[in-house]
Amino acid sequence: MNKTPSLKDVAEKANVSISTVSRSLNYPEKVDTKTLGRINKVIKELNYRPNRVAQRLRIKEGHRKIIGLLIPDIQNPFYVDVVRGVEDYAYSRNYALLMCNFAQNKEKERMYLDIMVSESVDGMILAPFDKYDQDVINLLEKDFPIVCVDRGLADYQDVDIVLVDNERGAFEAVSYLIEQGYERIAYVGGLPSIPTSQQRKDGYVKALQKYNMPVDNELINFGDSKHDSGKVIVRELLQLEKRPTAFFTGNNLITLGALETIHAMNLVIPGDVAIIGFDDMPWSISLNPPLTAVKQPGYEIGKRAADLLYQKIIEPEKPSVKMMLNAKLIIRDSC
Amino acid sequence: MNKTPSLKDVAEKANVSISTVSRSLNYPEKVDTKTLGRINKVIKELNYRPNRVAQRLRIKEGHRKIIGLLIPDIQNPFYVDVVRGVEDYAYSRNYALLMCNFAQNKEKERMYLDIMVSESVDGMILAPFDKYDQDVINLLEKDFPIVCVDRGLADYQDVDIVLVDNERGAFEAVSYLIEQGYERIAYVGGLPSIPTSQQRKDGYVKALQKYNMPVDNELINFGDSKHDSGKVIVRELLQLEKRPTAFFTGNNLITLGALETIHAMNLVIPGDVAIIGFDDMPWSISLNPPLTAVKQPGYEIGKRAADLLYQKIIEPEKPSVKMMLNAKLIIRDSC
DNA sequence: CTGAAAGCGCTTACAG
DNA sequence: CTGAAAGCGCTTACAG
Repeated sequence: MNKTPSLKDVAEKANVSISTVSRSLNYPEKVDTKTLGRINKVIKELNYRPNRVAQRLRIKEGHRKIIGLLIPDIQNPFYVDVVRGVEDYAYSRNYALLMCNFAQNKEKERMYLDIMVSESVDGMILAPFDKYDQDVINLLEKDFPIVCVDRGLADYQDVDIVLVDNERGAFEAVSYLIEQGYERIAYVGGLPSIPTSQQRKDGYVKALQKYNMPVDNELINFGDSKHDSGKVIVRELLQLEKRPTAFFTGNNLITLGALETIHAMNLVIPGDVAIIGFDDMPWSISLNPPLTAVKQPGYEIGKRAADLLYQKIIEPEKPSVKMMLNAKLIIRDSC
Repeated sequence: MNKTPSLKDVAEKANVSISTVSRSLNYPEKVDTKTLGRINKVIKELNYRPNRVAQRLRIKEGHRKIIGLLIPDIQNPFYVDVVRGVEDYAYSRNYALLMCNFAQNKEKERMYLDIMVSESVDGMILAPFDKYDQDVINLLEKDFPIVCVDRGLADYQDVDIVLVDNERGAFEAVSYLIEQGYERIAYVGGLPSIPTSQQRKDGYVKALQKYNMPVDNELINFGDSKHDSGKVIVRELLQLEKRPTAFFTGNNLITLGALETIHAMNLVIPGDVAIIGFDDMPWSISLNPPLTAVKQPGYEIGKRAADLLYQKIIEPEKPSVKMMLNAKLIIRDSC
């Protein structure tokens, strides 16, 4: 491969020292106009681009203009929205973005966390593996700039965080089901170790309690936050003697798995069984039937989180802030 | 922020030179067992991790164990599958992955291409912006290791590439529609500058020709590969005097947009109008009705591309290979 | 088996 | 306004 030109190449061709070339890039006002012109011409000719690796090694933390993003499941459209929010913000501020998908795998999360640190990012945005995520806490304790999204940490409060009011969103969804007259409502949640799975369950329980309805543990289920577990759990529930008449599904992929099972069993929605999904999808309206869902502001979460991280980077002593965004019930035809 | 320990810190604490510490990491067999033990203990105590930035600056190309991935639209589930294939391969070979979404934006693509190069990746996998993508060709001409996926380059053949047989996939889909008795079949493609949009059109045309059916230019449309353009174009087509009785939609997001319009107009699928989508989605089966679709092997494409890149990196003189994978028609209930 | 030294491509005080 | 020099954290010939 041809070698990319370096500062030295530019300096030689422009007959100045590398210091001056570097200055012309970083502090052009400190360089003589004529010299500057000559240097810029050479830069253009050679198509010189600074080597970011060398820059990063030299520049001190907080000025490297690169941040990391660690997401738990790139197959979940919710996180794709978050990614887009972070991307747009980073792009607007001229930050590079190092993005990794740890696929809700602790090993991978640890590896990527190490990589981010050793790539010397200025900070990172992530959804912790679970609420005890010790690897994230360790970083936080070293004052590494981190913003959490979607999920909080149980015993560590001094962290910037952007959450959705999951409990309230769930409460509204289940209340709506109850008001429609459904009585046996099942909750199908994601991994029990993930805070959002619990919060959505809490909202579910509170809604039942508010309407003085029994809380039946048989109807409260947790899976692994993926498509397949939605399929399997819903099938089991539908084989129960007293089967549920409505489902409240705890994430996008579970919802899709649930729909697959319901359709495979030739049940009609909402005639035979109703469903509300936590989290809306761009194609919810094209599902059979159009899905009633709780919509999380994923893009907004990404933008806000990126902004918080930016603030934290430029002002490390800034007190941490918690932000809670609302989810919104979108009524369509699935109940 | 607390400083992360460096080689020097380990060396001092273990009472050896930094050379020896470095060697203990890279060539442990060249280090005395006792010394090695001492060093490893200190490494553990300090939780030392090599600084990847410094490593990359020093190590020569092809040995840096980091590759780049540039995707055109992270909202399209097809590319998410490709991402997963690349990720899994990279993880298995212990490569880090620098991933960027250029959102089919030429400016962003150029910026990320620059970043990848200046981040000194060993090579990259990308779907070119269009078939004339000069920025990619420039890199290729400098022998930068690149593998193209999904889209080829018109005038530059010496490149590794993993494609899907789009023409054949489209041909089969449209033939199937014709065999079902549909006569006015519309094609709704993505951006006309993208090779796949054209290839899918070619397959569409060939199928019509094979069955001696007229090719009506009014029925051949291109949009911008996004959800909205599917919505808009299908609406226009359905307002035609002689409206189409079937749609062949040229990508995932267009399909979803088309469904949205069809449902909004209260038309029944396949009674009033039929549809086949190019590219299947995990939730196609849960759509209304379950969608007949041409399935591309996205995950497989990602894996193969990563493997080709790996080969190219370890053996730069390797002749380039083109790979063509088949798409598969999955028949459900939308026609 | 081990260490001193050079160097990867930059940035930035410092001196002039 | 400009250049020589130090140094970021590593790796790797080279000498011993």
